[in-house]
Amino acid sequence: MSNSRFPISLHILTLLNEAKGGVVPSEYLAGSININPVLVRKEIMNLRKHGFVGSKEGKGGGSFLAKSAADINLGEVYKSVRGSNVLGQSKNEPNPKCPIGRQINQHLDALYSDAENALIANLSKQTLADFASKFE
Amino acid sequence: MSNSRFPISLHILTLLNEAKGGVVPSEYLAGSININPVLVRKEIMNLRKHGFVGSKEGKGGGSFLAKSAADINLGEVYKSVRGSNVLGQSKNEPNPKCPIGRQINQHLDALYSDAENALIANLSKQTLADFASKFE
DNA sequence: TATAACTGTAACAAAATATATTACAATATA
DNA sequence: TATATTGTAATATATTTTGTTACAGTTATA
Repeated sequence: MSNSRFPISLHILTLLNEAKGGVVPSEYLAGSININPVLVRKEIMNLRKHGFVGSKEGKGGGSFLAKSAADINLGEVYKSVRGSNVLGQSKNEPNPKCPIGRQINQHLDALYSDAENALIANLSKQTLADFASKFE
Repeated sequence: MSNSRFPISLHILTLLNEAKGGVVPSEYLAGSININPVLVRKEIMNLRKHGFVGSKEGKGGGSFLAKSAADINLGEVYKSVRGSNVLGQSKNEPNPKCPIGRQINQHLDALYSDAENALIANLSKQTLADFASKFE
């Protein structure tokens, strides 16, 4: 996964939650996160695809939370942005002539998915509302 | 963290375990993993620093497991190679003038360390001996 | 209906990171 | 002494991430 998609998405969601359903332009979001607005819009596309946010084109447009913050759990957000596994890719090709190399990727994959499930379970204990409530 | 340090380290440890205390040169390890021997040696330096392996210079040299496979748990291995957090860095600088931006990194850090602990706890349920026993 | 403020999206550029390569001194073995 | 190996630095290459520019399409509103 791109190394900062999760924090960016969570930052966006927190800002949208703060806006209480109001429509927020990507320029503003980008200003708070301090990244390029195009990246924000790309991230929003993904959040929209997963039903977390909606957006409105044209003047006065922007994006907004599409469901209640209490109904968005952080595990789901994580899953929506996760590309590869947390522990590293298995895309390298170990030597098939080596008895260990030949089998390791399958064992690594099993290990990864189990560990990642534990991570997701932990994140899922918290909703966006919980997270946002920590801000003063 | 470099995206593949964990799988590389685990691959090395598995091979050394297979060698049953014998000394294995980095060239051989690199051949099984299918990466450059210099990378293997760097990874071994780290494993050695953490007491998992030992190495021997000179002709007939190489590396070997420094403790019993049953005494190496995968959570420790993960911790030894982990650079940044699993969920992404907090190294970007959100806008300090934004009330959300100003506080988000501290909340993200708390979230990360909690989630990462869950991941480590999961990995720690398994030792190198357990992992290696899955190979036929 | 013209203008302005947006999104959506592509194409490209730049920066950062990861990986590979080369080289060689130091060390140990036979 | 010749050989195999580690340790390590320096550098190159590849890959990934992030940023930038550009612009067509959409909507609000003066």
